[in-house]
Amino acid sequence: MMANKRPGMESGEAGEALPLLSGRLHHAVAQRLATHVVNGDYPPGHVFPAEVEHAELLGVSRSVLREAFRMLTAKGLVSSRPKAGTRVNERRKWNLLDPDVLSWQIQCGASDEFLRDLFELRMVVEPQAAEMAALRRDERQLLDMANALDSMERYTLTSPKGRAADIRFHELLMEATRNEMLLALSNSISTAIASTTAIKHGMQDSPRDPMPEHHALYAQIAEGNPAKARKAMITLIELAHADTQVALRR
Amino acid sequence: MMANKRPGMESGEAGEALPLLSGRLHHAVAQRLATHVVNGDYPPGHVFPAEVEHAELLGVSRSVLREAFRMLTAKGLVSSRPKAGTRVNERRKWNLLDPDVLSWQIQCGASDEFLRDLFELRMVVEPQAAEMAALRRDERQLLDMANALDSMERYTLTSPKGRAADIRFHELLMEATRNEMLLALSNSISTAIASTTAIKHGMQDSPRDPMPEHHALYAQIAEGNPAKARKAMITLIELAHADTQVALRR
DNA sequence: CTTAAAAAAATATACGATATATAATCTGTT
DNA sequence: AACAGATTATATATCGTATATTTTTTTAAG
Repeated sequence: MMANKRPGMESGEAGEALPLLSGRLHHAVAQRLATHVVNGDYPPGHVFPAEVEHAELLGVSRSVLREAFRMLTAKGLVSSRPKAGTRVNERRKWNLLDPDVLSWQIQCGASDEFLRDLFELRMVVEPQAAEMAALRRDERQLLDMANALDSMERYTLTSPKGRAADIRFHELLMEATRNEMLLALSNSISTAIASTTAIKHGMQDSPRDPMPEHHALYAQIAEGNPAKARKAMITLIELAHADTQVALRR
Repeated sequence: MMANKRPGMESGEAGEALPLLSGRLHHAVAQRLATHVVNGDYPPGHVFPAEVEHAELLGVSRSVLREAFRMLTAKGLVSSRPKAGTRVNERRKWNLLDPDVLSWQIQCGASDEFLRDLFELRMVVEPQAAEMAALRRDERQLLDMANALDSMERYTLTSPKGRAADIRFHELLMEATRNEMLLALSNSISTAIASTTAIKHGMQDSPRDPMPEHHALYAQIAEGNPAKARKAMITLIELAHADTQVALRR
């Protein structure tokens, strides 16, 4: 249950804490660094200490640190060149739609602008997607959506099962658009949304039951009328936006 | 100009080729592997050889190979666990909107489905974005867009300058939406589009001049009337789609 | 004094050997 | 047959060292 032994190194002498998961140290380091980056602790332009010093500052080997930085590089958060060092990129270089980047931003306390942008993007993409899904879904997908609807009827969004069904429905809907990229985009977003609602219902279990009004809208989306599905989705997103805002103003 | 010297290793004895860029071997390896993944040479479920063997198969050190796999992992293309090895994920796990993944897919010969999905996504996002940009752009952005328009008037899409102005205009437009995520999404797409048109105009320099009709549409988009901008963008995307299709059928 | 070339320094990048952790598989016992 | 322990294959992690690249500084020429 302890962190990886480092041969020839007395355990935990340098780094402050960093207990985390054992067999995936690089992942933990990457997440830790990424958090500070999206958080603004390391603003764009910030230069990290030289590899050697930085590694012993964090109490990990250089290899691990390098692998962690590879992840951040892959997501556009940092870039590095010899002599110049490794530095934080400007926000315009970040892969803001990467699922990890999205969830890191939410974990670090989503700003108002972030939420506004996110829901605006939803409003651009998802009504149209709902329309396409209504036109293209097949029998099996219709059946699966009906099942998810049933689950949502039985549980509320405050329960894990209810939330799972919610996510499942979304996933089915995007799958029914038969567009891989739309699916990828919407999955990124809904993962982020799921974290948001998880925070919402986890931190404070909301007193009111959010399901009844939602359920009717979901049913309209599943029905098969493109125009109706579009309108229902718009209403649904508006509700979700309002919900999230009051939740974060708690 | 030669590849990194490997101390105590006679140069280039194992790996077939892999000359590539010198100080960024891991990047080259990642790209090489990614190409085979998106290409389908390594289909979802494919298990890579054990780290040690794989490394000497490619003629690189294990560290480099590990860093390369970190990049692919960060982009959702592969995942790895002890004993089970490193394997290719299902497509639904891939970050299809990652700029690199997009460009890799195009490099590996974009399939019909890919192009269809991509232009469908454009059609969902960009008309709406054009509308938002028309409402929100400020004076400086208007000026910059006018400049880009001038450049486009002077050059054609077949010239590098013309293409640069084209990309610049797109970027300005998305910046004017004042939505970071919309910007990120559209930049990913337009990077991919740029590669496509680069292929198109690089492989065969198209005989006809594509600019005149495009230019009028760009002007309408820049004008400031939301509804007009939306309609012009729709027409523009339709033109681009048709263009790309005939180009790839050459 | 300015400019260009050369040297130096700082830093990322790369290699190899070795040790540990993890999870699947095999094996023996109940 | 089912469960517990040993085995094994694999990823993960560390250390020491060597090379490449680029920025900075120095030096020399004009």
